[in-house]
Amino acid sequence: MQRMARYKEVIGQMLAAGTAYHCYTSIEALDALRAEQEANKEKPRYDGLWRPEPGKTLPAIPPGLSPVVRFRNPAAGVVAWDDLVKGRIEISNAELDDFIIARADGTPTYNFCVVVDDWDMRISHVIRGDDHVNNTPRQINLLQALGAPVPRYGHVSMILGDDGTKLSKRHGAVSVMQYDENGYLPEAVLNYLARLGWSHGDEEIFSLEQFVEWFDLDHITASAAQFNTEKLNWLNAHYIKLADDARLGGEIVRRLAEEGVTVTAGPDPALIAALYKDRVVNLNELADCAHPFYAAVHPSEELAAQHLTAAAKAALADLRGRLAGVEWVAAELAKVLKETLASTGLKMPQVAIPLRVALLGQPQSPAIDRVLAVLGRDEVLKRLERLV
RNA sequence: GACCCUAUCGUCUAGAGGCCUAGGACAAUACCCUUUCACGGUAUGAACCGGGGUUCGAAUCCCCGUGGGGUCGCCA
Repeated sequence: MQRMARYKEVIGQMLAAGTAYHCYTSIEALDALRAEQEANKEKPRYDGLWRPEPGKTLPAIPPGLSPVVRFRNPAAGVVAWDDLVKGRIEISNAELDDFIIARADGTPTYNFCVVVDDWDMRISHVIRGDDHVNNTPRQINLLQALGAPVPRYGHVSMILGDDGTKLSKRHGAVSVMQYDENGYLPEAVLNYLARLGWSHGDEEIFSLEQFVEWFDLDHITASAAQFNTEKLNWLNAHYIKLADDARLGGEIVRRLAEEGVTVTAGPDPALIAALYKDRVVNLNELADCAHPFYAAVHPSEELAAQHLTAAAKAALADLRGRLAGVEWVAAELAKVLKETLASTGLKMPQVAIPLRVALLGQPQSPAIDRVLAVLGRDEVLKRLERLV
């Protein structure tokens, strides 16, 4: 705490001015008091034993006990402010007790420090979470006792978890880094969070620049909002479609590396990004899609039994024969595929699906000619030979 | 328990007394597209928490109730 000297200075001034006083009630005595008040269903609060009043005789100072310093909160009246998001809020001083501004060891407490800091830094606007509204009247009273200007306050509501309950470590991300790990693009997270609890007419999708331009305190919702992963997913899918292939390729590399998969021997990751970007919801899914392009594929027994039938294998063998000399571009590969259909008398899905299983270990994929083009001649022939 | 905040489709929200037969988006459902699965397109269903006021007129203002959230530390 580099500002300790300043805090002590202010505390000294308040003691001298009579806006603060020493209190010798021990922690144990305070605990007992609280317990008693709770038992009586009263609001737990300091009883004002050491608060100086005109004509009041204070108890004898107990020996060997260091006092805390308490703020002498106004006894009557109300403290009110026009909250930038919630409107006028009034709280009766009778609800506020004399809170501690310096502990027995002399260190100042939070509510005191922030007030002195705000004052020294000439803070004009305090925008913070809802959970601070109850601190605001104390801080305003302190500021006024100090003769300091009172900033404008705006209290933004809390975000609830997907299930409507309070956000916790168990559900909902606590750290923004969690979103990266879960495959979310930063622009999607920003857009989603911006739109949660704030609006600009019917706009759903906007850039950082637009957000900066449009944002205002007037359109912040006063009530708590529930987090909705599905909508975040939708935005994420949207931004993935927009993202540059090379950037997405980089994400594939990074995420595959965490699984111990290297891409150096396989196709350019940007090509795979182009192939899959408009069908995935997050970057981890994208990496999963890319996986079979860089690692050996082993179709499950169930898939093999279902799709790699004798007829299918014959068709794949036919195709393999035609693949050897063809120009390796999607359009030409599609022609070759049609030749196989003609010669075997099968329909497209009857060949394409076994081909997907053989090549990627999955019965679904983007257009098969594009997959072939990206996978590459050598790898395609190698994988077909192993199975057929 | 006390005090404070809050309340429109399942969810995020538009709405600042008449423009509201309540708009948009996600999700849902149906159909279309399709070489599979997705993507995409089109369409449909879906809400003003309840009760009292105020007013010619209320989703919008006031009161009460109820629900939800927050705070009650020599924590921050």
